[in-house]
Amino acid sequence: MSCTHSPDQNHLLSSLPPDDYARLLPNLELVNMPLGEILYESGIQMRHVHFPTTAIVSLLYVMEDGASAEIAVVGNEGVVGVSLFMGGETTPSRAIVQSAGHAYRLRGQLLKDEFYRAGPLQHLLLRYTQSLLTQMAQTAVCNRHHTLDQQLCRWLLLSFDRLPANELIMTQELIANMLGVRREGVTEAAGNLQKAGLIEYRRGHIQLLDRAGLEARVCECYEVVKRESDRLLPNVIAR
Amino acid sequence: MSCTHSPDQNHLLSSLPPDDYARLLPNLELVNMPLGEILYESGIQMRHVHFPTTAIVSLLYVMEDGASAEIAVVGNEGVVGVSLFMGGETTPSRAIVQSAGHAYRLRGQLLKDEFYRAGPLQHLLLRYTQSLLTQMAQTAVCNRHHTLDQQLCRWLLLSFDRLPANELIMTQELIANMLGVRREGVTEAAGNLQKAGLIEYRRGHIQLLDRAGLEARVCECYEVVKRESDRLLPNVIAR
DNA sequence: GGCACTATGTTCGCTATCGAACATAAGTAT
DNA sequence: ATACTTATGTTCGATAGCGAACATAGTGCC
Repeated sequence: MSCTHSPDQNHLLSSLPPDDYARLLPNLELVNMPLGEILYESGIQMRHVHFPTTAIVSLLYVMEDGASAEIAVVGNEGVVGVSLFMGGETTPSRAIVQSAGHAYRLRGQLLKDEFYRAGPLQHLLLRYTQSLLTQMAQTAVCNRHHTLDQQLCRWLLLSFDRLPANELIMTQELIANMLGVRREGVTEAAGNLQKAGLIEYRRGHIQLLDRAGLEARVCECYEVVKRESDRLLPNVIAR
Repeated sequence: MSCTHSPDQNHLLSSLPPDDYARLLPNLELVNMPLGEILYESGIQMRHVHFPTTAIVSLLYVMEDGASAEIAVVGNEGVVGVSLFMGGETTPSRAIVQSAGHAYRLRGQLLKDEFYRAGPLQHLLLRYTQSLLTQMAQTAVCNRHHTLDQQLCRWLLLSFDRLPANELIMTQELIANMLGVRREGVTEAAGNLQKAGLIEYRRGHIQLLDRAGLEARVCECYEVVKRESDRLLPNVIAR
C-alpha cells in the first residue's frame, strides 16, 4: 500500500470540529495492525483506544472451552476501547484484528481528559457507543433466529462496508471462529453464495462480486444496524 | 404489597451522593408498571427514563415477522432508557414490563441536564451502560452456543436476582417470547428443571426452590454478566 | 356447579447444524 | 519438480430445536 495515512480516514475523527481535531492530532499515533493481532485481551487493562482507518477489528468473546463468538465489528466508522471512557477500563471480550491495516491510537488518559471536556468528542463517542449497543443487540437477535447463510451475508456486508477494496483476506476457518460455527458450515454457506455468483472464493481471498445480491439475501439485522448507525452518526460519511 | 416506596430501592439512585440524590428527588415520579406494559416502542422518542424499584423490564427486539428476542433485562440495579443520555433518543428495541411492580421516572430533559453536569450521576450511568453492553454481548454468545435448558436457567437467575421474592409471575408462553424460542421448548426445559427439584411451576407462577442448583446448571454467561456488573457498580448493594 | 378460557403437556415428522473422519487441491519451501 | 502445509470440499450419522396438531388441566366467571 503506497497510500498516505491520515487520522481523518477515521470517520469519528474526521467529523470533529477543527479545534478539537487539532488538539488531538499531536497525540495520535499511527500503528500497523497485522491480521490476528490482539489489541486487548479479556479483563486486561487497556492503555489506548484505537481509531481504525484501514484495519477492521472484531470484538470476540472466547468461552472457557475455547469456542468463540463475535459480538461486534469495528472499522473506520468507530473506535476500539469504549470501556476506557465508559469507566470500566476492561471488558470480558477480546479485540482482535480481523483485517490487516492501520489505526491511530491515543493514550487512555489523554482520551479521558478529552472526553471529560464534554465537548463534541464526548457526544460523538457516546453516540458511537449507542450504535455499538445496537450492533450487539442485533447480533444476539441474528444468532437466535437466522440461518448461517444469512449470517454469513451479514458478516460479509459488515466487513465490506469497512474496507476500501472489494477483496477480503480471510479463511473460512477464521470466519467460522467469528460466527461461532463449524468451519464446514462456512464452507457450505460460502459455496452457496459463490454458486449464486455473489462472491468469489479462492484460498483465503474473498472477492465481492454482487453487493446487491448479498443485500437481497441478508436478514433484516444488517439493515437495522446500518440505518441506526447512519442515524446516530450522520456526519460520518458513508463510503 | 403493603411496603412503602422509595427511590432508593433503585440501586443507581441509592448510590448517589446525598446532594445529587436530593436534587433529583423532587423530580422523581413513582409509576405503577403492570405486566406487559410497553414503556418505549422501537424507534419512538422517549420522554422519560425509568428507574425500576420492584418491576423488571425486558429490552426486546421484535422482528418484521413478529418473532422476538430479549436483548437485556433491567431491574432495580439499573435504568431503562440509556439512549436518552447516550444521545440517540430512540432505539430499535422495545421496553416491556416483564414483571409487574414500580419504578421512578424522570423527564428526559431533566436527566440530560443532570447528566451534563458531569458529576457522579454521569459516572454511574456510563458504568451502568457498560454493564448493559456486557449483558447484550453475553446474550449474543449464549444464543449462539448454549442449550435452551441453560438459557432458561440464565433467564430465571437474571430474573430472580432482580426480584424481592422467590416467586415470579410468568407464563411459559411469555418466557418463550423473551428467549425467542417455541413455547413447547420452554415447557420441556422447565419440566426438566422441575423434575430436578430446582423450581416449581404452577400455571403462571414460578417458585424458586434451589438457587444453587440453578447456578450449577447455568452456563458461564450468567456469571460473566453478574461479575462484570458487580465490578462496574460496586456501590450497588447486591441483595 | 358448569363453562369457557388459557396454560401446560405430548406427539410427530422435519431441518439446520453439529461432530468426526476423510479427500482434494492450492500454495510454499526445499 | 517434490514434498509439505494449509485451506477447502464431502460425507455420515446424531441431535436440538422447529412447526403443527391435538390432549389435558387449572382458573375464573356466570
